[in-house]
Amino acid sequence: MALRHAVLAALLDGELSGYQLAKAFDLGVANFWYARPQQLYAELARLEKEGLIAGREVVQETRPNKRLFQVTDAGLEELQGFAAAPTKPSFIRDDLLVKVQAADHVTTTALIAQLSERAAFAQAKVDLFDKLLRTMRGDRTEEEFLHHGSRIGPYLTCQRGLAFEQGNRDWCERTIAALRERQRTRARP
Amino acid sequence: MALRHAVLAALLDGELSGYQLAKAFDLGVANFWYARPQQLYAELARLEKEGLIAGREVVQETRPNKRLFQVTDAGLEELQGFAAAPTKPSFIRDDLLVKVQAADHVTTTALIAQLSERAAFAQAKVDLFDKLLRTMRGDRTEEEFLHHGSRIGPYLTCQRGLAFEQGNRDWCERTIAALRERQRTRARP
DNA sequence: TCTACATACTCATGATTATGACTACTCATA
DNA sequence: TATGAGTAGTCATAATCATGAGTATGTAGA
Repeated sequence: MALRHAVLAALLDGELSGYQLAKAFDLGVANFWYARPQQLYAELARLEKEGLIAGREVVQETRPNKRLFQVTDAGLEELQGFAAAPTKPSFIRDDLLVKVQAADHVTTTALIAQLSERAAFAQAKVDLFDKLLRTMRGDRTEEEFLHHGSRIGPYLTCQRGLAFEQGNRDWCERTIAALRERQRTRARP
Repeated sequence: MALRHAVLAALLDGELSGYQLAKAFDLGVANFWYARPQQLYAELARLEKEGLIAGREVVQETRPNKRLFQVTDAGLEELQGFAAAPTKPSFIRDDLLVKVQAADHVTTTALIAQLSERAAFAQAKVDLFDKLLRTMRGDRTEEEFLHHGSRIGPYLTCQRGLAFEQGNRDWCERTIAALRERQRTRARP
């Protein structure tokens, strides 16, 4: 049950509606977790019933009303407990890696296409995260921000996301190069 | 349904028993996927029933008999189809990131302990992957191996695993430093 | 000799995630 | 004046993953 904690952590930055939260989690902009809108609405309902978050209705005229949620004291305690409990290790789980693992027994042309698609996707996220980091630290240097800024949590997780996507991009590119080279040299034996 | 393809991809390197496969997947040595033994036995049974793998009994004297599995032609076709189909993007999903996201609202001492545990774990995997890569390429250089070696799939995925764990380790260390620094300067205001 | 650990699995059940389909209103654009 | 896209959600169900417990044998170390 880590989604609930991811939601709590996301709400620490201020009140959000289910829809806003869903967008962040769905696009993966929330670079520390990923979830579908339906999961989030369900989780928000559960969290509210348990008193870990509190919602308030905001009436809107031009568009549907929405509910903004914020973390309660009980919610903070829950997060505290979660943070203190031992963390289980996380593993990669990626379809693309499975495909590359099988690269020697499978058509590589389609695989290369998918790798370059992934590389482009990763690059887009690199750009996004880079922008986000700059926005968060404003005109301060990174060191200054990390020492004196309030709310460095999102900054730190964003750094991990950045490095992860850089790693993705670089690996995709090097893998493409390796597969292409073999295609070339093995085309006419 | 990607576990089935991960199993097929793992069996490309040669016949394996459920137990051997389970060890690889459970320890996460299979750095392109992760699964528990029970999942694997269930998946192996399903794959065999569908004719994608074939098992043969090996009688042993000093220990329980085992069944070795290998991919059939139908299994290869299945893998081929999987590799050609579009890949959905993969996202990070890590409890530790959730905790760091909440770092500003939560006790950092326990968090730092977990970060250094994770850093050590990541370092151990870095060492392991490094060793695996050297074993795979033997006395050839990386370039030579990637050009002329048979079975480069496992090598490529292992490279991704290595970079991922290096990233983990580095991020953990820098995050620890940042949190420690704040603890120090904020201890006595 | 007792204990723990390694090999080699199976069964059952619960928790979590993923997916598709639906409602309802507004705004911009072709 | 359709058409599509954005806001703001809900419902139901299928697929997948995780967990605990249990079976049976052999080998090495305290």
